[in-house]
Amino acid sequence: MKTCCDHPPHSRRLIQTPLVELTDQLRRSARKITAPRQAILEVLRRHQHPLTNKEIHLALGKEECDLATVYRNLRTLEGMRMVARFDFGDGVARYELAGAGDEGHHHHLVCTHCTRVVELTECLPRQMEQEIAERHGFSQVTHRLEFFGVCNRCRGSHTTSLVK
Amino acid sequence: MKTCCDHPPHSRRLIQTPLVELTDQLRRSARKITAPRQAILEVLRRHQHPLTNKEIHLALGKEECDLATVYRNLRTLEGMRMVARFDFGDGVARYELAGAGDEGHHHHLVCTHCTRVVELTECLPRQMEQEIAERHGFSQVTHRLEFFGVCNRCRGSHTTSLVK
DNA sequence: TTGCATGCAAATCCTTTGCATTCCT
DNA sequence: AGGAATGCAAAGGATTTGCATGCAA
Repeated sequence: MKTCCDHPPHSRRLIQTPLVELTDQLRRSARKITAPRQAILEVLRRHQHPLTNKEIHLALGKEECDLATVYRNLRTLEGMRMVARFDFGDGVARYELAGAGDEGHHHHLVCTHCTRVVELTECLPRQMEQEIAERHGFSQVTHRLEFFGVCNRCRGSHTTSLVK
Repeated sequence: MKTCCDHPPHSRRLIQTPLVELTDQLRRSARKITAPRQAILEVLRRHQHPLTNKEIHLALGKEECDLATVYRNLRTLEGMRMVARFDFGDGVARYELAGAGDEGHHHHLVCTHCTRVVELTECLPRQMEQEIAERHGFSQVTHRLEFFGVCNRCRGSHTTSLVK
């Protein structure tokens, strides 16, 4: 996977939750507000795009903490629903700050050539998930949906870096 | 991930392509028809459910070949579009025999507790993908969509084995 | 003070690869 | 024969974990 180059303007509005609000969530969950945690949340706030653990670790700069700490914290934050994990099929987890409740729920359109990511506002028809859940007797049904294709800049290129 | 227990009846009709037809596809692609390949295709034909490399390897039984060979072949078959890869978010690739053309395209409903998998016939509204592609100037757009929930048998249990 | 978090290093797990050998075509 | 496929072992890369130490509450 290449390094992230330039990011396109987002199609969905940014949720620029203030850092204090984020740390408050930690406090309410009886989690300690440590330097690595604040730094990681800052990074996620700055780049509202799916980032890998390694990318987050790199972006920490002089606030650097151990990579294992990044992994541990993203797991924790995921458990708290403060971040959402995305899977682009290349075997690497990516995270984004999650909006409160369902508000943050969204999907992506990923260029399989340059890995450019577009955030989408579209989602499944509301009743589809519910119908599927009922028909098969499942509860607490959610879904993961991502789109893959070739962006206009990459049209003509023939190699693929994502989804090997 | 637990071992696969009992599988529910499929919601979509099985594509029981005869083995000869599958090996013919290999022949047409100038691929050699080896014992491991036939055995792997046989396994996939028998279990039309997403299987991991390891599960396939196990299911080979006395037709056993090296695990690396399983990996290599599934990659090859994926490239030929003879199998489809699915990703349930637990960091392990799963494969299924693919129907010809788009005919095999489908999604899953996965129980996050027991990993039971239901094959779905539902798919995205046809025009949604096209609209998204056009709006963002992407071509060759495809999607990955999977549903996750808790099946009726597992209601009441509170541990989760999938999507840690 | 007290246990949650962190750093560091080692361990796991999935997947890929190098190389000599085997075997389809 | 000749190149593709396989077996075996080792390497890679992502992620997790054990343990002693540090630090927020």
